[in-house]
Amino acid sequence: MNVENVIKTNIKIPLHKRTIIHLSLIMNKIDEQVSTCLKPFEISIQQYNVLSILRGQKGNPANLSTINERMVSKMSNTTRLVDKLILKGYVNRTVCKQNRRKVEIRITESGLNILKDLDGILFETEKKILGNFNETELHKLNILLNKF
Amino acid sequence: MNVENVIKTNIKIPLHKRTIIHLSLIMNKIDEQVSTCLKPFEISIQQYNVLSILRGQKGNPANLSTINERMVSKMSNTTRLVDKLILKGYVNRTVCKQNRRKVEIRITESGLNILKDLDGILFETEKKILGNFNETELHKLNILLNKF
DNA sequence: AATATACATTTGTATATACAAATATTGTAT
DNA sequence: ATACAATATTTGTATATACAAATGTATATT
Repeated sequence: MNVENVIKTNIKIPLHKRTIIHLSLIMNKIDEQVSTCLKPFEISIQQYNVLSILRGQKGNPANLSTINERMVSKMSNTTRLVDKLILKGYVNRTVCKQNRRKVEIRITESGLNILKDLDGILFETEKKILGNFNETELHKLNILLNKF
Repeated sequence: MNVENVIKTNIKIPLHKRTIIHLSLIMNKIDEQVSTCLKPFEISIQQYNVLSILRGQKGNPANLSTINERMVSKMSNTTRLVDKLILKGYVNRTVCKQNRRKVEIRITESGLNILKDLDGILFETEKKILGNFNETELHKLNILLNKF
């Protein structure tokens, strides 16, 4: 992908700015590909992220603040995100008995099932997104990204 | 930045998925920093992008579809984005005489002025965002990013 | 010229997100 | 025990975005 071609400019962009635009373009492309593969399941990237976090709890419930702090994109309305997952039957929510301010959110069987379906599809999508990278290049990229 | 620490997991993430999460976390961080520095000017990243595109026209007007195809994040409502810039007096819009379906959008003096103010501030922000990279690393990063 | 098709933009509407204020519960200090 | 602050979540509201349908204009076909 060539930055100048994508945004159709022949102006010379300074390297710092160019790098940031580059990252932005790549991220848009990635988001689009991931969304497209989630679309048939009528689930958003954020919802998928919440389900994954809950699966990672291995049976233990998570409360809202825990989910929020583990999310890749922290969004200021995890309540409503969870609402939607409840409507779909993928999670359930109960008040925490030890501390009634808190809430306990668990993934359901149905939630685990859809995640299982998504695992393979997302694996393929991720592989495709990074299709031009070999193992060494991926490692190099990750090392560079650590510098941020 | 360490992916596992940020999303607070001790589960081993496959390299492909990890790279994508990594990029996502970095992009969120960048967006936040850029938004913060634009905030005092009450201008969004997208609005800044449109103004930059118009400045790049060097006096020539741009129509909506041109702006849309040059935007870093193509969003499906450039009309309303331009509406907001008109309200702020940074651009103006006239009907194209040669083809009355089209619209001619130009940046105003006031728009050029705010861009001038933003140039320096954004330059510094971009420098800060990439503060841990030297020239060589930046080039390496850009070459790797080209692979997407 | 009348009709259909393509094009450029706008508008309507549903959903998503950001941010602040409100609510409910718990912990702490007096 | 009462009052006050801290915590966790929910709700309200404004703005942003995505997507489809509508509008107005130009071009092509018959």
